[in-house]
Amino acid sequence: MAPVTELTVGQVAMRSGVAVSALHFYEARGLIRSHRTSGNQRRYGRDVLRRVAIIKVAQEVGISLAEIGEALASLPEGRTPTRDDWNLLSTAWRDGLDHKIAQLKKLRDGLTDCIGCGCMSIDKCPLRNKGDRLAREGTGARRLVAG
Amino acid sequence: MAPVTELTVGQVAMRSGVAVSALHFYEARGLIRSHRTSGNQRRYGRDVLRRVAIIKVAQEVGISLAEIGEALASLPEGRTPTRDDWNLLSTAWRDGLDHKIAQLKKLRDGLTDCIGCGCMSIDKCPLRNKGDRLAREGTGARRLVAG
DNA sequence: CTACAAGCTCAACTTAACTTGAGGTCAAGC
DNA sequence: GCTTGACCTCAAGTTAAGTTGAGCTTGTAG
Repeated sequence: MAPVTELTVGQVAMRSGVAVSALHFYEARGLIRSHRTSGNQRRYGRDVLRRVAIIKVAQEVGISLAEIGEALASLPEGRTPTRDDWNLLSTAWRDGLDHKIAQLKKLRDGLTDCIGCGCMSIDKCPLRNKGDRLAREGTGARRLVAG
Repeated sequence: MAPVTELTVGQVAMRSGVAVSALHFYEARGLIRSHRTSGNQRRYGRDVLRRVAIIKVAQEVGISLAEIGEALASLPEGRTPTRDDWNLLSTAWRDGLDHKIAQLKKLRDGLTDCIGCGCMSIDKCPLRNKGDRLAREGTGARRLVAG
């Protein structure tokens, strides 16, 4: 085990905490890359751990894989993201997070008001008519809070 | 049109702002009820408007239909939810919202820290090891932030 | 009384993010 | 040298929350 540089899927899975199937999935989605051994098995560079970590953090923050993919696409391929790369991403995502927090607060405050009013008149309820609802466009399933 | 008490699906859809198909769906899920005319068409009592309004608010707050269903199940069937009923629900949901906001803040603050650190050591990153991640249990698809 | 809008049911499709399973290969221990 | 565990691919299943469409019935306005 001289070259510690290369990792198998199983190793990445163990170290990153995501399932092997998820890693396959991320790769199919273009979020991570690998090269193959002569026996067609995946081998990952160490940068994959950083990338997977970023993916997980972003997901917890409510960012979709599609968005994460776009962001990661802007990073240099096959290289461990640098401090600057990460700064760019995290700053952008932090802004999104701030926005989400603000929206949730608005909703919470609306609920607080409603607790007193009993919402006897639905048409006047601030929650029902705030005109600034969470993004819910498009067809099909929609994310719940993230958006 | 003497008895204004009964509403058709179309009317409920128009007044509530949700699609007819969604109303069918909610009914199949047990979130709302209707009785049928001799011609097998749905007729709704006025309480359905209140219920649908509650459903929509709850959804915007990030509560799943399943959870909403449980909450609504605790309300008296076929009656317009009273002020007290609403208070119970909105208070509980507001607490949930507070919790979510707190979690998001934690994440945001974690990100803020990372912006400085560049997350050069993933194992020490506060985001990667906070041991208090958003709920992500079970198999299959998972909600992103709501939980 | 006959269109035509509105309803009804039921099945299939949608998106996101994976998981599960089937069927086959590769590598390392005994 | 063969068995066992890790891999591989590809297809299909899962959940949430509905939407879309087909095929058929109702109800209402002219």
